[in-house]
Amino acid sequence: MSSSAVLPIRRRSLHDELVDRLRLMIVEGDLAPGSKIFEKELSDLFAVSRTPLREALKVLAREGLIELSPNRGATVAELTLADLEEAFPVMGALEALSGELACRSITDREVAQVRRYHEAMLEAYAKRNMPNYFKHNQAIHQAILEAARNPTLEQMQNALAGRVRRARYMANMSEDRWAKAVAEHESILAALEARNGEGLAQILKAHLANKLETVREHLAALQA
Amino acid sequence: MSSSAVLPIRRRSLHDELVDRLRLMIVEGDLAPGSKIFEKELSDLFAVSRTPLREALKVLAREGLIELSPNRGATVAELTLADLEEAFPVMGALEALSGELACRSITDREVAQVRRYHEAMLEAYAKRNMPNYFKHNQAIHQAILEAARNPTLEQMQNALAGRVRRARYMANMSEDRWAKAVAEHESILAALEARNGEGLAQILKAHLANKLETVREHLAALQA
DNA sequence: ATTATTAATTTTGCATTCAAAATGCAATGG
DNA sequence: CCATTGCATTTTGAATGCAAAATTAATAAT
Repeated sequence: MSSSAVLPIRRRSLHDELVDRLRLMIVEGDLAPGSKIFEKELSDLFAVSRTPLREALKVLAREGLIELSPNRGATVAELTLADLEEAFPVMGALEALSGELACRSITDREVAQVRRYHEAMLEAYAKRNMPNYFKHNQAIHQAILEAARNPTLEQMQNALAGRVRRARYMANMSEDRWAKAVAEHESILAALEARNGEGLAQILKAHLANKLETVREHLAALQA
Repeated sequence: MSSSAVLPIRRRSLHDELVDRLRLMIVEGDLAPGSKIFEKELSDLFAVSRTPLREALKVLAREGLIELSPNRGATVAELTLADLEEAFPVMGALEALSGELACRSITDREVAQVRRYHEAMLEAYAKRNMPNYFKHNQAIHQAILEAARNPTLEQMQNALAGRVRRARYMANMSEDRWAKAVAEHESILAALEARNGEGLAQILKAHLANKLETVREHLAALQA
């Protein structure tokens, strides 16, 4: 008997599965901001009834990814600059806290893993491979979050992550913003390796503020 | 025509109403931690069908107030010390941010209102009137939160507030903890009136950390 | 032609129903 | 007597059904 065969069978309710799938569709732009969601359309698409779909919509509404208005249904939330100006500072505060907590409890092994993500990210940067860059970037932030050993914090940050991540699909980084972000990541790694919680918190907060600036610049460029 | 008469008619879905009512029941301890929730029992109690009730349960599960396990139903989340040790730092980070942001945009009129809440709170303290003390205390924190002008932050903080508030119903303050909390509130008001964002953030973060200490002390006393 | 009004259709909100899974209990065997 | 198995009951998960509200289309009036 192989050991993996005795792992508990993972069973998910339809509603849970739908929450994840719909979130992905929204974050990746498959469901356009502002577009109306017809329950029947989606329940047909996923081949489920409206009941679990509606349960999922309630949850996504609380996450701010969709908006519900009584008797009039759901629309995919718009992602205005104003929304991002709200979300980024909150994300900054949460990331700062996870950095601070992570420095207290992260293991050497975990730090080493972060370093590997970091180097993979640098490689992607050298090749200007944006998707891979984002992938490793996200792995770093996720690793720090997990090292904070605070599931509540994790949950809150993940709830916001959707909104923040959507911005990536609307805003490309300029060359020098990108360079700056990479430089910031050098300090992030340094602070983490030095277990400098206060410092890491500060850097992460600033990092998020700069991300917001990137989005602002991009949107301004679109206007012009 | 009174101005309040023209306010938009608040139409709420059953599910929304249920979320609020159930949250209140949980926060105030009407639904005991760890107790199983039978859908039929509750839907009968509120005289609604299971459908909107189930929608509400999904939402409350995301807020961490109840736990769902597939095919096995919902239980009211336990409120262990470990849970509070997670929640309080997160709340601290969010409160710190709201303090920081509030100092940027709060009006003189709003500060004056906070001062009135503060004085009402002092009066309740003088009379050792705990319920009134909490009421005004909460009004202060809510006012600061609103002054931050960040609905996203408000939403996040309110999602956590349930968990934190539940602690109040399990932990009474010792006389000197109470005195200390009041003293901290003096600095909160001072920092707010001086529009010292950095300072207010720091005080609020410490304030939440001390609240956690109060809970710890209380639980330790119960053990002994 | 454009707006107002009314009827038809669609869509939502909720209740009901049905199947699948879990729980409790009695019977059986060790 | 206790543990295990099989069965009845309860409870959950999801589909279906139905009424109310909203939207769209069609008609009438200015």
